[in-house]
Amino acid sequence: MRPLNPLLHSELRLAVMSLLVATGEADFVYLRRQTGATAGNLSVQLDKLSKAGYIEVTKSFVGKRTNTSCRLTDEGMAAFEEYVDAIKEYIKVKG
Amino acid sequence: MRPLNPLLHSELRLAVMSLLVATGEADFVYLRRQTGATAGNLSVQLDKLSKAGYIEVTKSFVGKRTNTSCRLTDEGMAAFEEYVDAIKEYIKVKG
DNA sequence: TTATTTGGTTTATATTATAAACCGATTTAT
DNA sequence: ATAAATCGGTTTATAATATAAACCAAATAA
Repeated sequence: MRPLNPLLHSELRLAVMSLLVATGEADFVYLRRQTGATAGNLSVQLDKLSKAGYIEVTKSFVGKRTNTSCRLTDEGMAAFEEYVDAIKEYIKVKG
Repeated sequence: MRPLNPLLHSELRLAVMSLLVATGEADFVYLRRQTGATAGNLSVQLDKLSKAGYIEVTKSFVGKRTNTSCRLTDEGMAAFEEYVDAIKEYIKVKG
């Protein structure tokens, strides 16, 4: 049984990646609402994904307010796909 | 997004459950070999699954040696199935 | 003006996973 | 027979992780 990438085998980080796979890009507030996570937790986990190179975080202004936007990188997409393949083995879903 | 049962969202425990779903019953040594886990880690995780009622652990003798056998319970099977359904949502596999 | 809310980050705490150390019994080697 | 190695585990210490609480600066509402 292949190991499960520990960076992705985390409920919140996996949820974020899943959302980003669907949308390509999403901002902090959207991710917070969809996941129901606390801001602190989300902030920490986005940082980890960012440091791993799985997402790219861009800070800007939207009107007068700061906006934190996250984009899935190619590396992130590849890691996600690999994780999906690996966990299928555990849950017995065919390739 | 549904929460992922934290008892099953653990690489080693999920591997054990996966093996037990396939075999119905398996002993400590077999689980250790298939998962590659250390004995200590496996022992701890089996205990958690057992306390949750997901598996039933039976100790006996096989020849002169002690043998620890694990059987999946109905509750364990149901929990596993629920976990599988939930994580499919994250990895975008159809029900 | 002074709350209150928004959009976050930092830091402290609780949980978890994991391996190291250990144990009694058994087998093997001398 | 006895010492050494192996087997089948358990207990316990440690490292890593997840999570929320506390905090902050800027914007908006009262």
